[in-house]
Amino acid sequence: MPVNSFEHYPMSWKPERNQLTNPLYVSITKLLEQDIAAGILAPHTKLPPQRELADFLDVNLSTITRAFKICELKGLIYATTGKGTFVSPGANMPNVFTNHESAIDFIEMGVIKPFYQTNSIILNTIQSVLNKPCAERLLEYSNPLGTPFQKQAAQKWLARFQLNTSIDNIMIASGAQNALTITLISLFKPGDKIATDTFTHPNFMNLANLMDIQLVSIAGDECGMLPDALDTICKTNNISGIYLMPNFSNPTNITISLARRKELADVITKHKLILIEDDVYAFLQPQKIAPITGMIPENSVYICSTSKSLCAGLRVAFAAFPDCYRSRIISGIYNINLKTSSFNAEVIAELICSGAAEKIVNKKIDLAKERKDVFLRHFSNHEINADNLCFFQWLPLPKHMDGNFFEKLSKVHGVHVFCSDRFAVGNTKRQTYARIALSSPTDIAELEKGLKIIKSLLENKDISTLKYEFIV
Amino acid sequence: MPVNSFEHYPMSWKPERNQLTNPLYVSITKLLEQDIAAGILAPHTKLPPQRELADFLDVNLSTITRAFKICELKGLIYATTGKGTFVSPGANMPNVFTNHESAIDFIEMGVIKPFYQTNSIILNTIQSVLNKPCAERLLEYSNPLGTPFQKQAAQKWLARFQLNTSIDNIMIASGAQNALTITLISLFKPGDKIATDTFTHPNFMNLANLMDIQLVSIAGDECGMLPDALDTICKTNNISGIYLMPNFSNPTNITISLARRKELADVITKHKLILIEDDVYAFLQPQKIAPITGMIPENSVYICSTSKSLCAGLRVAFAAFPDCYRSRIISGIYNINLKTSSFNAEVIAELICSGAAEKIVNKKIDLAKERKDVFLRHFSNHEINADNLCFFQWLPLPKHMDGNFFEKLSKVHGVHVFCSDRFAVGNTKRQTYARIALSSPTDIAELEKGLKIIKSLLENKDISTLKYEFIV
DNA sequence: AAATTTGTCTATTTACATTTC
DNA sequence: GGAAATGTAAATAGACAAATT
Repeated sequence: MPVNSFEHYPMSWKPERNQLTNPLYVSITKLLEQDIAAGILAPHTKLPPQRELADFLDVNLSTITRAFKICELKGLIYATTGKGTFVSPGANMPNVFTNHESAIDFIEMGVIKPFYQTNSIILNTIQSVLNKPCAERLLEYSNPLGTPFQKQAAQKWLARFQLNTSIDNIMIASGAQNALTITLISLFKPGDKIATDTFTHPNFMNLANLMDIQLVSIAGDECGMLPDALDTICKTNNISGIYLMPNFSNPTNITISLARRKELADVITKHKLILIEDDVYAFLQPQKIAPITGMIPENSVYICSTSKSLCAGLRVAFAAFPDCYRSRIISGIYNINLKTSSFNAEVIAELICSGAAEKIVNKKIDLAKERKDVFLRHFSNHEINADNLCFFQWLPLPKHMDGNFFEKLSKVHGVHVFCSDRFAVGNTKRQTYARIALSSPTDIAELEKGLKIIKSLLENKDISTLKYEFIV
Repeated sequence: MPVNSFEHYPMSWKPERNQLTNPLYVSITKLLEQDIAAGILAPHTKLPPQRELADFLDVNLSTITRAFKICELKGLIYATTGKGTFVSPGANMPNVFTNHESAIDFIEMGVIKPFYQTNSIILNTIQSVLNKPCAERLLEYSNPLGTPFQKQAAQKWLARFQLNTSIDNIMIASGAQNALTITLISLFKPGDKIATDTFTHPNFMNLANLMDIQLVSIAGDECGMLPDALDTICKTNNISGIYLMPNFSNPTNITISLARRKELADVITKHKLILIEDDVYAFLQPQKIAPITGMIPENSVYICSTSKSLCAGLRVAFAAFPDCYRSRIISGIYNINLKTSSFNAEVIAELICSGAAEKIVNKKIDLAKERKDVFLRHFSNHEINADNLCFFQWLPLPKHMDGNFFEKLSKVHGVHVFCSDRFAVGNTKRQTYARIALSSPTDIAELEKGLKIIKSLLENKDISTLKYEFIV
């Protein structure tokens, strides 16, 4: 029996004791999931301390711990010793691609489209692959890890980004998301913890949640993640890995400085973390800062998708891995994909070796430059580097504005954007942002129209006082 | 302290107490893994009872339970209440594709190659897709779940195998292995149990092991899995799913009879299992028995790869799923693949709609018939159905012959085959077999040569007395 | 058929580390 | 800077069920 009456304690979550069935921990997990899914428990809500809840429900402390842990691995809640347990932002947020609508009624600036103007070049390359004498052999099971020609092309492409590696340490995956899946499933196990930026790539977040891998948020500044913060967390938290996007990190648009990369590399080595370096936007980086993987190749998997740089539809990504992970990675590839289509890999390889790839990248850089200039015309007070060609921008929202609210408001006004809640790795409330995909509108006119709408919304002082009810 | 001295007990595994470090369960897990990997603990070895080991190591019973459970989920050991814990067969067996050698020194009858003679037809179809006005759009991110045309083609293809479903219930995956990954990751969680035949598809086994999903072996006869055996296990074992290959099951070559399918469907419904029906060889089945999914669509995912029937290299599989799993499956596709290449899906769709697919299938059926006849000439006492066009056969080995030994022996004599240990889901010792891939030799002459070698090995009475040492 | 062996599962105890005040 | 609050994690205890003898 509970020792005290809790009637006078304002507990944020009061599941009914009589709703519990055996096993208790499963029952508690389900009640919590339901109440979060139903929106009864809003994002950032602080749950009662485990001991208090245990006392209230008259169960053992570790029964609550167990139930909370399951929800935490699913990404529904996040907890810090000493602080408490909180409902994750974005826990209740539907996946965007899942309920995909065609962008007829609104301007797409949420999803990032990587410019499709260059796709006619790809068709020519497919034709030349088809004309190759070896074309028929590309349709077989052989060379599950890629042909020598394909791996050499991959090597050449990676070297372009200062990542030099042997062809025996390269995998060809069916896109970056697939490479991430292979990496996570091969090198990590459920319950493992991976450090990330406080705002990180939502696809990686969702994948980690799906695989019961816990993300731990590490503070950062304008040069990227803070090495000291990482070191501190690692000392106490049994972190197995770290996920970083070194160039134009999605969604914050931060490029990690060379000095910072070196410092982070030291901490990673010190704590024997596995680095997952996702460098999808390397091709947009004019300075070509060396990747972290180059400094610590033995601790790192470097993933370089060609979806943004060359062709989204062919689903080809390259990844470099060290000898020590080879057998596990190869086994992972085999178990998840069996293999990546040789035909698709050959087309990408041909693009790289024929020089068509350079043309595509240059064209995309020009398009990105043009759109950056348009953006700066409308948001002249927004500080961005002159050579920042990123496909998206990260706009701070007015204080106290709920990100989710702004997202819905924009949609009503005809622009699709993503708010920072979608990218937030469990952490207490802070400044909210919106990610604006400059590359996605079909043309400059549409881009300008979208930017004007966003600007007017941000400048309207009355907006932050509006309530959801008005627009939903 | 241990209560008794164990010096006189013959324990099969005696880890040294002083090698244990904290945490104990992790330490015990590692010792067990090492000793299995090193071959110190041979397949089928009975480990000491958990209580005995706990007493011996002076740790708590459930510390052993926890350590054993981790190894069991990895597929290293298997346990039955009342019986004991045993080392899995094939636990120490390297993945075949992983250490791939070119088949120069031997005849390939291990790996199943699905006839490449039809691939020139595919090249023509790729050409016609390339000439389509919509070709450029196939290189975009759009239609992550497939275009309407592709889904209609998939629907048509599935209908060919008597699986009728709405286009909203079809997914396009990057091959069967990828479809299985999506299904497992979306609908199951680590620790879940899935029922399988006693011998099952090794790719599925490996994937389940990788994902910490436990396979539970169910007895069967020549018509397939026994419904009563399934029912009994389900009553007590908290089974979440069942994996079946209804036609020409890999590796046993069993086709589940219609009557048996109905009975199994009843048990599946009764215990609310999720059926994963892998029908990759449906196209070889002349009788076209209705799939189980058709009887219980709400409980089932039906996977139909085109790798064996149409083209291995393009990596396209179709799968049908019910409404109740739609959101989870779509989210899984998005998290694992983002999408399957639209270009590849379009080629397969074009094959199906143009009628080229029928030509390919017919050609493959002719090739399979020819090889079956060759096989029957050499193994006339082996009973197979006249219309069994399966790409492989399942040969019983002489009593007491170690399958692993036979595999190595055959390799030395120039033929690559797979022994039943590779396919065995944890279970006590029994009759051993070899799987002989008839479709893989490059031509009939090579097939005959391979079959002759196998036959002579099986008829040599002295062989079973040989020891590993002679050939390794 | 009853007793024993053996694995399974969940709740409990205990020690500990960090954050907050 | 020390005490209290709070989450983490491993080892332990006990009830239970299947297989064996």
